[in-house]
Amino acid sequence: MVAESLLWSTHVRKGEQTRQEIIRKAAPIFNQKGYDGAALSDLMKATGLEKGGIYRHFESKQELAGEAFDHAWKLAMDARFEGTQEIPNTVDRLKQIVRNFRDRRAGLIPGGCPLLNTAIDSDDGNPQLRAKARQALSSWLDRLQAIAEEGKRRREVRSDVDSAQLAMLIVSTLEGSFMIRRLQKNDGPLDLACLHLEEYFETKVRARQPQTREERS
Amino acid sequence: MVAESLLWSTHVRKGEQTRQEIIRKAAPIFNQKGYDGAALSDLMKATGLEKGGIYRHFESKQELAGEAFDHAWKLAMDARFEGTQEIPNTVDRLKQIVRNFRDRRAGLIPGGCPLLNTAIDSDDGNPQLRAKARQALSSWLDRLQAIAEEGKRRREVRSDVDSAQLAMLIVSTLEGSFMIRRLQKNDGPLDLACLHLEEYFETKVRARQPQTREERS
DNA sequence: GTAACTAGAGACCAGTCGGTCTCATCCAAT
DNA sequence: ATTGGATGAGACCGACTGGTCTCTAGTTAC
Repeated sequence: MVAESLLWSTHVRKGEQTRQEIIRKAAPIFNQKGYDGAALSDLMKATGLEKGGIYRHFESKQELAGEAFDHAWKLAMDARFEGTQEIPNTVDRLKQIVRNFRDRRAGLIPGGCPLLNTAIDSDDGNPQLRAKARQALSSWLDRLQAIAEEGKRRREVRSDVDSAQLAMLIVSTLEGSFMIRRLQKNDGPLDLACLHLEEYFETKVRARQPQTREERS
Repeated sequence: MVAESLLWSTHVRKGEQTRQEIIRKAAPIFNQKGYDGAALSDLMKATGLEKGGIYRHFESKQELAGEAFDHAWKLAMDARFEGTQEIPNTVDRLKQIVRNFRDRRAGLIPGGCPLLNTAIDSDDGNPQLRAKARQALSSWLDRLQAIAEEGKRRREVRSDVDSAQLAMLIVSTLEGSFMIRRLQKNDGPLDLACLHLEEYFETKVRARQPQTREERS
């Protein structure tokens, strides 16, 4: 924790460090228990601070929950796109993202996908959190869609594929199976969804290669 | 409400009617706000009863929530399988179930799919509700799987289809898109998921007819 | 070293939570 | 018509909620 601050060269307010640490410690609580379920007493226990210590850094529980969500979502997105930028073929890149979703769950905030949790949790009331969830979904869809678009430009993805729809299909399939995985405590559904998506990519998304000349199956 | 009791011929305890009405009125509250979010004061307002009037019929809030979930789930299942039993071809039956999921949302308990809500809501603690959600998921999967099995026996479904996996794929695709639909307040994702599943049924599930002799594509 | 300021502890608050209990009333069988 | 049990109102309870405020202790700049 000190190591970080060294990068920032001089003069990081002590309070800012504390603030970040509160966010880090609070994120799993919110993700596991939901906004209402995460009591201030839980956050106090997790952070080791008293109420006053927390409220010095945040106007309200809502503000803290918002920051915690952002933090959790950033980690999730990083894990899902980790090591995909350098994959040249766009379809392979999409496949790797799907695999990351399945495999790279270490280091994530405990409690499952923050988007799924927050979407359901903020369904009634809590418009701030809801807005954050919507924005998170959009950003995820946008990144996937951009890859698909790039693939179409590069002729790696069939021209009849709708990028926005493809992105939506990926996200909803993954999130749905993730929900069931959590209910069943069993990785089967998620594996299945991944296989299904991969098969879909190969049969309906990937363009038959307009190869130089050799090897047409 | 009186009409029901007439069917039961004589002697339905008045209290039992009240109990059922409490469940009916409470179900949307729990489904929309979640277990913790549904305060007793909300339930009192919805039912028009005071606290004592409610607690006479239920041991605890948990018991009431359980009954409310069962009620909501029964309505959801009825709607999803409505008018499908009489469809002769099993693949067509599955397609209709998917369409029902998309279209027959009138008459359902407000607040979205009870399974989705309860699965997330009961993720931390609340083992009773969680057990109910798991059981609901199982029963749904079982019904779908049974249809697929029947299809295989009748040679309407390809022999290489795994019924359990097919059921899982249907449920996770639908639930995932349902979650996103709720976040975006937009039916696009759900329509897309349905189209995707229908296409999947036709290309990977439905057996090419071993027709009498004519018409092989 | 000291002054100015930041950080945190923790008492305190009003409001709400789920739940209990008593007692009046209503209904149904006789 | 009466009586005994079923029903529901609502006062009451302790625990806990998110949030405020004051006051001490620690940090930082000079």
